[in-house]
Amino acid sequence: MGRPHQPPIGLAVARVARTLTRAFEDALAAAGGSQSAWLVLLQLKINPGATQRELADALELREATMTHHLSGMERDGLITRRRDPNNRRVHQIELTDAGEQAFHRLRKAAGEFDERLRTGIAPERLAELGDTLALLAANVQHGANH
Amino acid sequence: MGRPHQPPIGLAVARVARTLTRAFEDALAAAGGSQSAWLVLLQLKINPGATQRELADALELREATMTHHLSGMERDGLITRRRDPNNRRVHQIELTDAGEQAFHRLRKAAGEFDERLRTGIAPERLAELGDTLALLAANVQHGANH
DNA sequence: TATTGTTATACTCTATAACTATA
DNA sequence: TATAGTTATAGAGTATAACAATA
Repeated sequence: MGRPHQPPIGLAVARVARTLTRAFEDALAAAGGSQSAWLVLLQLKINPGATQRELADALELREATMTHHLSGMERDGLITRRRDPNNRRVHQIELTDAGEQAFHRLRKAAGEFDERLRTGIAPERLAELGDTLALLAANVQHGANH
Repeated sequence: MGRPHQPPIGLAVARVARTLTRAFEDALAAAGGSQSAWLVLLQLKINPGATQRELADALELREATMTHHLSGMERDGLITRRRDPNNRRVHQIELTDAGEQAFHRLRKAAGEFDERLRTGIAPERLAELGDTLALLAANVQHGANH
């Protein structure tokens, strides 16, 4: 004890992340959306045929949590769900026109947000940030209590 | 459009932060606490005479939210609240013995967590991470919608 | 009137457990 | 039995609005 210590790095990451997340949520709300809707829509674009379980895994959520979000988005008219005729346990998820429009609006808002975020920071520095964050994540996952 | 774009930096920060936050919450839970309790206890140690408003500001929360957390901690026997005789609107918050013990347990857990996080990452790199995160936070705060 | 804090209420995100339908 | 998803329920965290007490 008594060693001189740098300030907790986890605290710094968490604090900045909170600031960023809130601002991002505001930006998406201004575009008529939310972070959860944006992440789900993006994931559906990346992996159009995904099952709900796959979506949940991609977003690191439980299936029940995914159901919750998708039900909300269905209620809001962004997506439709219908049974896969080949395997009726599976739901096929599709974007409605409103969902497509929302996706484009949110993509624009997310892009502008990121643009704002990067302002005045050298690209190499941002690249190194990404690498360092990956190292932190790896350190956490190694030591994880299973 | 069509410009080659680096992956969204906000997404990367948010994703890693979520991983970190969850692991940190687990670590604190294993020490019999929670992140909110830890942050409040730490803040009380840093600024012992703080009013609830000051605590709320320091943690970027609303007063009502602070009341909520403090009531929980009082219920759990970590703190006591009593009126300041000089200004009876203000509550003086003090750690109980159990609160002191919790603080030390959580400080230890938090320290070990941070140790794990830093493993294998050069100190200069971590320092630069902190700086870059500060730049990101500044960029967000400038552009904030007031 | 302004300040400090509480209460009542509600919303979002997340989770677990028990369930249905399907394979 | 195993898989895909839903429903019911709950808890944590946060917020706003209305309020009480105090200055």
